[in-house]
Amino acid sequence: MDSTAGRRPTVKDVARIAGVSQGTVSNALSGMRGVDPETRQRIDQAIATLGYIPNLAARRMRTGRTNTIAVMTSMPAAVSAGSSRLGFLMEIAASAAIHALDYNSALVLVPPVADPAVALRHVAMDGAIVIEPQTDDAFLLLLKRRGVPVVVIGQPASVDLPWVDMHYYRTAEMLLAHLLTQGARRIALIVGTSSRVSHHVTLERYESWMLLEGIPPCVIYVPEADGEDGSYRATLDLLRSNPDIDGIFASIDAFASGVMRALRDMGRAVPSDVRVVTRYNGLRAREERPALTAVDLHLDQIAALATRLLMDLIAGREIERITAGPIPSLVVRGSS
Amino acid sequence: MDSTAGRRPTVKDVARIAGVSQGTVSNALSGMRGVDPETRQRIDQAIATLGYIPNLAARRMRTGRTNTIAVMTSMPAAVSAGSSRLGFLMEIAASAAIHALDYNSALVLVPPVADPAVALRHVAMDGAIVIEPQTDDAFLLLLKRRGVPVVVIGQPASVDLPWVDMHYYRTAEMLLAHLLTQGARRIALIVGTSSRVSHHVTLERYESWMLLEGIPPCVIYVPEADGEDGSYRATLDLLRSNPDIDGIFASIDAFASGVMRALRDMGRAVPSDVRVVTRYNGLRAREERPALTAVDLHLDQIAALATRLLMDLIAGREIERITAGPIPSLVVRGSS
DNA sequence: TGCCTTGAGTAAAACGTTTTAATGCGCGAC
DNA sequence: GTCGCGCATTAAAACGTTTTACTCAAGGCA
Repeated sequence: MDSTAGRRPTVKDVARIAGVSQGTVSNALSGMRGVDPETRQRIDQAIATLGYIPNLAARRMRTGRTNTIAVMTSMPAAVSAGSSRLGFLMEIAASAAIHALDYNSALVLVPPVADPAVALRHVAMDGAIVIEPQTDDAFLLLLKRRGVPVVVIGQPASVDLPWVDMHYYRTAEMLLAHLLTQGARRIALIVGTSSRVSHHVTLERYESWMLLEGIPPCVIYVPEADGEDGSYRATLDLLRSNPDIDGIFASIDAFASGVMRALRDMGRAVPSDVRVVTRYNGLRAREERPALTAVDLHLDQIAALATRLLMDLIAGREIERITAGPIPSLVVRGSS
Repeated sequence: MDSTAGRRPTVKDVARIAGVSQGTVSNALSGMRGVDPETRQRIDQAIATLGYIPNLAARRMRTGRTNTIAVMTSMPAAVSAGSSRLGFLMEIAASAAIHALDYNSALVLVPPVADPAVALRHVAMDGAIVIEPQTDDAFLLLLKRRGVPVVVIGQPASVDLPWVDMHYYRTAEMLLAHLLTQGARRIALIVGTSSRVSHHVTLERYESWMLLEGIPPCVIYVPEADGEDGSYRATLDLLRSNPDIDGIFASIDAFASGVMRALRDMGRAVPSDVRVVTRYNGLRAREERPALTAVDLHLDQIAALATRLLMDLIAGREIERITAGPIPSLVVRGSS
């Protein structure tokens, strides 16, 4: 009668077969302490014959480490998931998952849902990457309460956390410069209502530049949660009240989709009547006809950077509070 | 002197403050057994004052449940991740992550890397969704060894596992019918070399139909790992040896990108000289110029279905071995 | 009244690992 | 010869939950 019948083999079984103690097996497994080569071989042998697989839950409970990081954003699904549910979040997640492997970690994908507490209830993690948090971001508050190390992609508004700079200012500048170069004179900015640094910086750069150019600024605020439709309606209103608009800067790609639809419905040609640019070079920017001029933020590199920083933070190494991400590059397309 | 100083509060602390035993706190938390309303309130009170957060690792160790599912595919990154790293895998992952929440579960994203054993080393899961496995799929073998419940998206080749039917046959039929309707007569099929049911079925339908139409079949095999470049070279060869080709069915979107590049380089116009279609309606299909006719596989619905099935399986409920996914729909674009 | 059931509660065991403190042993230095 | 040291090893503790087996009191029923 095999005493391991039915059960999955444990360290205890391995120890018994190899004729050593549990502790020695553990040492052989982790390599933390010296084990005699001959002993180690016996242990490896036992592991192979038993088909032993470590119980990760027990290991995690004992060590307190989960070898897991999480990626999340409080951007509402209407804009962060968007058409085909792909976008910003997923692009970063894909890259982070690959790079997390280099640090023996798995990545859990926290979907953008209404209640962050629900989303995090069953997520155990050593650290988290939070994308473009808003002021008093629910995810950041929860993570802080739990004491989870965090690296932010984009600039956090209120809290003091390490972050990867996505060059909001420069991005806005590139897009505005491009619109002006292409001949746009009456440029409108469509921006989300939530309090995010990306919005503030974009808005600030827009307003200061318009002032400089002597162009009356025209800013439209749309709640992120209203997504494409909200932007559609706002653009219709905009064009009725300001028919001379000849350039539109949509700060979120879902908004850009609404803008394009509104322009089509109003019979405005793009780019001849109105030039349109947006920030995130995602599915929507590419699929739109004409395709949208946008900015390649190099999210894969940003995610790789954020992952590395987070791992350093978790390991207790000192990291800079601000890390510059790759310089974004303009992708000029038919819409401008 | 507070005895909870430094430590994070545990069930023991909560029990002490509330004046009950650990077991009662656990019962109140899980709702598994009756707890007097008045007692429950005292416990809730204690939890609030202490800021108690359950230790998930301990819970998992005790219950054996991780409240986590994983999504993975053995498709090489060259084709599964593709341009911008988005695509098939991520589209399914995004949807599965959201639906997993309905079952109090988190989703871990297992990236497509060379060594599946490495990718899974630190992943604890109650079940897994495996996308389009190949014959003797490394992920499936590992999962089987671990005894992890699995639901397959697409048809598994060798093993007997529950799966969600993506209608390979019908998909191939739709694309072929479309090419023929559009006037293509010499149709070539570009397919991966790995042994996957999707390839076999597509190939089978292609050959039988070509036989029926009296068209000599022309199949090109490209290793998935060679991705777009491999397809590019294969297409150049194809067009040199078979200059009368007027239709190309690329079974993988990365291959379609290579096809389009080759056609451009050879000076063939799309769609007038050659019509091109592909299967997965991802970023590549949409970004290509002209955009590619493709098939909307409704991956979000498929992922939702697979998630539900997996949860049923984990819960020990009986599930069908085969579940029909949504019927794919043709998305006609400029390339045909 | 006596017996059985039910419901709330408790003390202790159990989950499988890593870590700690202790042990024994061989070996070089004194 | 003995002391001290380093090294491999061990037995037992510890991690924080859930579950088990048990107690006790209250209440229904014959």
